[in-house]
Amino acid sequence: MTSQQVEIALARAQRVCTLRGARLTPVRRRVLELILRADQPTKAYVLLAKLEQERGKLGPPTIYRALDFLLAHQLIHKVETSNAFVACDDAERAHQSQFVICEDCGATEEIQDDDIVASLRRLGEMRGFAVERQVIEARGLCPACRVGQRQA
Amino acid sequence: MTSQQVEIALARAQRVCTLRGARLTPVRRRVLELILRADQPTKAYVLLAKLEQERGKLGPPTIYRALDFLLAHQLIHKVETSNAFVACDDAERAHQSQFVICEDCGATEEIQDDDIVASLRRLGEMRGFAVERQVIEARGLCPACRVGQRQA
DNA sequence: GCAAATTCGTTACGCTATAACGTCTCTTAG
DNA sequence: CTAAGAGACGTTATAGCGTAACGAATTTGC
Ligand SMILES: [Zn+2]
Ligand SMILES: [Zn+2]
Ligand SMILES: [Zn+2]
Ligand SMILES: [Zn+2]
Repeated sequence: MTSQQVEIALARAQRVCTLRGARLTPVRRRVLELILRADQPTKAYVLLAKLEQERGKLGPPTIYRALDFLLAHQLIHKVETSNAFVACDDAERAHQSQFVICEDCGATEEIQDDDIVASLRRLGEMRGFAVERQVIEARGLCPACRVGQRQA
Repeated sequence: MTSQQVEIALARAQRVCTLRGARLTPVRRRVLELILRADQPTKAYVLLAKLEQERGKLGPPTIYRALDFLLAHQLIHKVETSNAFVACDDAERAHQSQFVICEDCGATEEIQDDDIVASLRRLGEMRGFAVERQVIEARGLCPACRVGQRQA
């Protein structure tokens, strides 16, 4: 993601927050920027280390609070099977997302497929469950790493 | 699960292991039994504490190695969003499973739906990914807790 | 028996996440 | 303007999850 694109994404995040009466504070904004600039899902303690380089010693809560805020507003998602965080470019729209993750290089792509969401909801309802949140992640090899695998 | 049912499950696990040339050692067997007897997904450190009551101080690796073995043979599954382990009564058959989990009481049910597995695989393949492992979990409220929620 | 492989105990450590408390700032009603 | 309340943040401590590395003991295959 280019710096331009990052700026655009940050501006859009700012708009979303303002619209919702939420405050995109410096810490939150900076954490989002770090996630946006990373080309892969970012771990909480990596974010913490980077933020501490800039602001001196902090603690985990500082990061986790920022992450909780960004998650609540769908500005980021958590990849559960990686314990890592990725930016979402579709925060305006409430949505469930899925992920495909490369076991080899960590490349991660967000998917938004309404059919699979509906399917899982239906499976839950068939058992009497009221489904509120879904975690759907596929782990395997990305196109680039598949090639490497074949040659090795 | 009654003691009788636990014994039957353990006997079946023993058969599966023998058939595969794997050893269901005392530690592994006991860990499986603890998981079978629990009526809810069990956490690694809870298992560790119980095992240490019986055998004196051990360390996390003892439990995690047993869990890894049981996972490899599909005698148990890991519920990723709970960091907990549940027994599987269908170890003979290679299968992917999904889970519905109650946020309120922790009740967890295993689902085996081939269609949703195929769907997610297809979504991955459309992006060039070779999907090897899937995590599909739905969190919400179980039938019992839905009632409680409505009355509260 | 004996060598190789598997299993297990043990110590130590790293990563993930939250509890609890006090301070500071920002908003807003009076 | 100012006091009160809410929200955000810094700080310390701690709980929970998981693995690396090494050596001893056991089992297996020859
Ligand atoms: Zn998204
Ligand atoms: Zn890859
Ligand atoms: Zn199963
Ligand atoms: Zn429930």
